Amino acid sequence: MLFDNKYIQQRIEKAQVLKDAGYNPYSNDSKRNTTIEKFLNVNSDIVDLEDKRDEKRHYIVSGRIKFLRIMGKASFVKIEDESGMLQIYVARDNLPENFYNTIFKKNIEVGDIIEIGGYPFVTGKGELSLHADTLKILTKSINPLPEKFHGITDKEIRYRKRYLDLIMNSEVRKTFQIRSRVISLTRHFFEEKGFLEVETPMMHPIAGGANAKPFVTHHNALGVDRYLRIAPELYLKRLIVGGFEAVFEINRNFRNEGMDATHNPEFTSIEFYWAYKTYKDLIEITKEYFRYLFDHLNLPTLLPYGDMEVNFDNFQEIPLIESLTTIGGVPADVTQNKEKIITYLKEKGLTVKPGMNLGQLQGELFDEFVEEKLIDPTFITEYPVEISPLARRNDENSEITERFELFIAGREIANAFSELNDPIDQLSRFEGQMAAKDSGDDEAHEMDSDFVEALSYGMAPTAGQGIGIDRLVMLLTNEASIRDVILFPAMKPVLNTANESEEEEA
RNA sequence: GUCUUGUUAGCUCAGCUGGUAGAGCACGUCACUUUUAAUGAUGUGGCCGAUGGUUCGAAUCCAUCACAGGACACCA
Repeated sequence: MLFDNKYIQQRIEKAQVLKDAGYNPYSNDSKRNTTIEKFLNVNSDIVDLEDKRDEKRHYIVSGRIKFLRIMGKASFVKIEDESGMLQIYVARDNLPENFYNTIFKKNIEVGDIIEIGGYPFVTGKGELSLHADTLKILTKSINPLPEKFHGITDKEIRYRKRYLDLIMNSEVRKTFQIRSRVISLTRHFFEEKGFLEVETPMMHPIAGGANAKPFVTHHNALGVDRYLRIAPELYLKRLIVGGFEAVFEINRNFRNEGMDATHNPEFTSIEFYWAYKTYKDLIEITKEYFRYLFDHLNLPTLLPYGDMEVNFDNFQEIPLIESLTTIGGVPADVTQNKEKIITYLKEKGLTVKPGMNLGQLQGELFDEFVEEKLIDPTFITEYPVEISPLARRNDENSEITERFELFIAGREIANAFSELNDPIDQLSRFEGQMAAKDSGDDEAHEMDSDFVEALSYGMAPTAGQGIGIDRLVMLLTNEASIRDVILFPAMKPVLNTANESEEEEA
């Protein structure tokens, strides 16, 4: 049973006592007229007054009881609202006859949400507090809160019951406030640049725009399967074909793949597309974007992350092949030769999947020997065409694309390129991906002939970029796990025996 | 998917080479009108994640399963 715990029973009884005494334990008659933060700011002068109080001021605050110290005929209560924590001084003789002894002391406890009216004063220990003359229960909490000192540390409970995590760990609220700020600032940054925010489908007939396994769902009315989108890219580019010249979308993508510290099945990204620009312009706007974020978030450009220190004043730019040698330490003569790469990888004790082409092998070298060493922000440019099915070829060297990925703290943060707008080339790239799929690469890109048809009407030269918002927030908040920047991260359902028998009956 | 560590009271954790369950907080009762994780006294509280096995006897040993953390693999 949900409420058979004896502590819960006890508190349900207290709620009933309150009700019987005429105090609604779930009242919505709130008269709050200030927040705790405002109260503390407005009354910061009290400490300078002679008797350290001003009985002419009167405020009504509300919040959840976090600490309760009853000392006979007077008590100290710490309540918390979204803005902060405030100490309340509650004395028997300042409240209605019997209220303190029979109602407050017996039936109000830690976890309850109460409303208090009173005047500001500073205690002997120097803490600005509220001297209560009214006290009302707003919401009775019938489930006891976790321990007040250690709080809740069990990660499983913190993720499954995020509300408890938020109640107990105020720094968690801060993380998600920063996340909200980042998204808001991102939106403003691109709007100020003249980008139009758009919404494109979350359910796709063909899962395109990335190499990943999709989630499948079914649309009954049309009798067709749909794929939760793995990326919005192909729809945003259709909008460029249609004549929008700068668009962006901040939204969720879904990938049916493994979960770990940097992967959640649903994650948030911004993708933006900018006509008449190239990936070189994207490098510049990306630097500007980071400056904008750091300015508005008041972050130091030397930012700690784990045991690293990232210098956001030190953006580097290096072609992928060059990075293999200068950063990865792979001999230059190896990096351009398929057999030599395979031999090299095997020498290093790595298993090489058969049938990989040169570009894929170069990507492999990068993942193995370079990626984790890129601490300060680094644009890795000129990706092999084989692993860039949607990117424009370089005019001088058709084997590489006009593309970069941005790495920070050993992790990919952004992916960008001058878009491929040659419909014939796009068609043959898709065909190459189909061939890869046939030979066993189940994450090769799907053929999307509708998209090719869109390109055939002509898409202006365009540059486009995607930035992983979750990973960006991880960086800015120094969180090690993506689950700590997603309010409700994906978790396996817990099956208890009761649930199992229900399922059998159904 | 693999390896590894964990799962004991509402929460945070002890529990030795197997002998039948412990603390702190919380909660109940009592005292206390300036406390800061308030304090002092006292009491209640457990199918030791689930299922099987070994054993006279299992929280403890073994196996399987579930969930979680970490690492690796896969993956943008």
